[in-house]
Amino acid sequence: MDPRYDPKKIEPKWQAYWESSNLFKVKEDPAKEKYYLLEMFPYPSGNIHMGHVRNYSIGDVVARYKRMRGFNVLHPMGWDAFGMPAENAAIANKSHPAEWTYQNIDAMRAQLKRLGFSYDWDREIATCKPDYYHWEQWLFLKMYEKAMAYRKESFVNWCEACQTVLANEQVEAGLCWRCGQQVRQKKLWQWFFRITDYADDLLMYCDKLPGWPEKVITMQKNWIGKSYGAEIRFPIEGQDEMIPVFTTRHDTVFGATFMVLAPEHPLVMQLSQGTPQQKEVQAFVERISLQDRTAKSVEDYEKEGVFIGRYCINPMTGNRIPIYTANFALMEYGTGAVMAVPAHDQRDFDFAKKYGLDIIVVVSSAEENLDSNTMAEAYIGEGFMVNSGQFDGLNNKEAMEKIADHLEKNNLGGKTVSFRIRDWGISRQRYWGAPIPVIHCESCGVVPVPEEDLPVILPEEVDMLEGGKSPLPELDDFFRTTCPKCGNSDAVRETDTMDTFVESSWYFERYCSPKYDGGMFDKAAVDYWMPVDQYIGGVEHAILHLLYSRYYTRVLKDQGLLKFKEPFTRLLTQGMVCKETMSCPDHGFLLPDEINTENGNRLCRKCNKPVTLGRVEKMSKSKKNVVDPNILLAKYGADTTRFFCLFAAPPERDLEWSEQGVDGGSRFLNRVWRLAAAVMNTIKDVTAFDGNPDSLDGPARELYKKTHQTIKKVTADIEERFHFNTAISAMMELFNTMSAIELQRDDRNQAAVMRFAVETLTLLLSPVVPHFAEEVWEALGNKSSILLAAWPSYREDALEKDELLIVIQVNGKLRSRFNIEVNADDETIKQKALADEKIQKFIAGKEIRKVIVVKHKLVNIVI
RNA sequence: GCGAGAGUGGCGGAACUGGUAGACGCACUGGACUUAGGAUCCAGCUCUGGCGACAGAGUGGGAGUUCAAGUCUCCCCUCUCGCACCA
Repeated sequence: MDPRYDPKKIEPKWQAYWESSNLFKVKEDPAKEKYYLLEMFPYPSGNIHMGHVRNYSIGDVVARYKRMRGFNVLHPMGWDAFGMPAENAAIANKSHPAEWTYQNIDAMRAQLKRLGFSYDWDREIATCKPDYYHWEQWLFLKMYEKAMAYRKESFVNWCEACQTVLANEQVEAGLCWRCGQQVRQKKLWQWFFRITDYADDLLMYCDKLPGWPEKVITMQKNWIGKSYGAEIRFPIEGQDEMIPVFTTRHDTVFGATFMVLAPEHPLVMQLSQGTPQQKEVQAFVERISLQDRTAKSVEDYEKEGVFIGRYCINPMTGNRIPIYTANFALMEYGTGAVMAVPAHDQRDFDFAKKYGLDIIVVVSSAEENLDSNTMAEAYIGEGFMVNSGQFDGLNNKEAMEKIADHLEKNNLGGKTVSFRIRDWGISRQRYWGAPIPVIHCESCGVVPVPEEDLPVILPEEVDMLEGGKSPLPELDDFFRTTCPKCGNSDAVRETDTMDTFVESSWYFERYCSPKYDGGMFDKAAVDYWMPVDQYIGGVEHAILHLLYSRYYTRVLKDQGLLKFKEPFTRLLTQGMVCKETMSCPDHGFLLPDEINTENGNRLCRKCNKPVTLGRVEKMSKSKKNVVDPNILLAKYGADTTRFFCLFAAPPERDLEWSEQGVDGGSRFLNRVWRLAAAVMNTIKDVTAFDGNPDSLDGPARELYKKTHQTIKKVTADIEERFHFNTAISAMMELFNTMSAIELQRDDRNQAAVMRFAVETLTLLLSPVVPHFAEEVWEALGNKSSILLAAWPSYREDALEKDELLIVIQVNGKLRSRFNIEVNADDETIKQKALADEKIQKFIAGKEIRKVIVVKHKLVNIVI
């Protein structure tokens, strides 16, 4: 064994071996228990970043560990290859998105291989290939048949810079999530998936996902946003029409003194027509449509509205109440109309005060006397009913039930539920995506592409247009076609492409049979592998990707293709990789090599001004606090890089990057290596000790027990909670015990125990630092890969301690401690504690009121 | 505002169902080996007082339950994340 640890030499060696030996290739094997471990596949942006390294290092440990535990482990990797950045890059470099994408895939695949991850590369997929999206288009047709996919004209978030529609989820604080430009509203014909059909089911199953983090479940529940309330219909004065509203406070309906419609509500223009208010309303609606909806915080977003010139009737009181349109009413929620009860809703209260509208108290508080003239804010608490006709005096909770009944009986409305979630808009006015397989015909309308004509291939011979506008409508070969129904040659193809979240909603099923050409996937393979046992990825996908995948899985199940509803049994959301930022007052954020260090002071290389150390934040290019994995790989190698990612923090928590921490990891591996090299000659031809510890004594006995204790600890840390940081700590402790032993050449037991310890430590380390472990394993004389070795098991009889350490407290304070043999009884321990010299000092002359003995742990003397 | 989570040495982080607070690592300090060391090895390392044995304080702050609280209960403060006019 080489006395020096040289990752540059051993890492390529084992990577080549793994590749040629096909050890990571798996197939369905009913005799073995399967384990499907999946990490979120990356977007091929050009380079692997530290977030990927962390994500995939965590996954690789689990995959390798489960493999050693005898599972048939599916551990695939692929590329989420459609999407806008490819187009933007192609426009910038005057190339093609496909070219850019495939180059990036090649580069990133090489990086992943360089990190030594145990993927079955035969299953690699790229979602931009026709053999992948072919089946997505096929499912689209099935969804269209069932009206699960449909088209409607709707307001969409439009990003002028990207020339595309964004899903609500892709708008962050009013800005485009990709480019940061302001988003505005535009009306377009769009394709949608009817996810709202499954809103209840998706919500209900949130409570049937015990392997998911509570946080993600909560976020999904909030996103679905089910609320219980009532619909109430308000007749419009002088017309037959009614305005339905959704409310969760139908107990307050008697206090509804005005009506508010969303500015986009069709009745706004319709009703104001011909009234003196018409012009003002029109101007208001136009102004609001340009207003940036979400950029500002709620507090400084002023509530404003206008009277639309018409009234409706409060169905309970018969009162005539004015109809307003206001910027705080949302067309997308409920019915787009709100019954305003200023006495019991803060928003309505503010609005009423501003426009001088009536305030009527209908729920009276038990504690304070509410007066509509003097109240300073809305009363939203519980109470008893007043000013509410036959419901007066009732508790408002009861009134809620009774009023709902009343509404139902009189055909004025009734109980209902409302969801926040809206249908999934999948249309993108972009080129680099999977074409939506329909044709528009003058006479037949929307005609689905016949199944046998699939896939509708995205033409790759195109010139990208400046600004990101899709070239598809200008591409006659693609665009112009004949109608499959009537043969009309004036038909045109749909040029919208699908949201890339559609591709990522089923890629995990495709991995089960990635080359299958008879459908989306081979049913037998999916039945064997799915669902995913453990999914690992970033929290940023807590809602969108995960919710869409859950939905899509339900669609596939209803299509008869799957037997289950939930694709991911367990989910781990790993924390972000963070690092402190550094900046110069003149030159902004700085990279480490833009800084000079002079006797401890950091100075900007450009202007020599002192550098400010900023807070620890998520690594990002714009803040220049990134670490390039390639540099780490070159300097330390893959094993050290992986090691640090796992050791620095538990996976669910943010990881703070520390160059010194990486050094520490590297040092530890070097120490283990040197120890192994130093003892190798002595232990090489020895058989590892594996008997009862009673035949051992001294340091050998201690080491033997420590080794078994470590196996137990490491196994539990990985198995139960993926806490690799504490698992590694335990391995370090074992190492410290090992290195404290001075090996005697002639002590055969000692050599056998050392052999056992070295073997065990190597096995325990192998999922974390696989190249390192393979090399040591080979040096130990093993002929086959450590991948084929079994995970070590511990013996109960080797876990027991030889002596117990008993601590003595006086009044709960630690005062002394002593060792005693394991089978000492409580009374003996108690007597020994009382007799303790130090304890005597504390208890002398005092009355002992109580002595508590905690078995094998402590004695507390109460005086 | 609502919801979730977290506050432990100089730092990252340990501590099972209440039972030795600070495992393990980093940084730092001293020493050894050395032409040299940013390599390696040994020792120390929560704070305060003391040469010392030792004593006192200590897990964001304040109360409480208990023989015993980082851990349980209540109140408060701070931070992070998510949602944010959802009727």
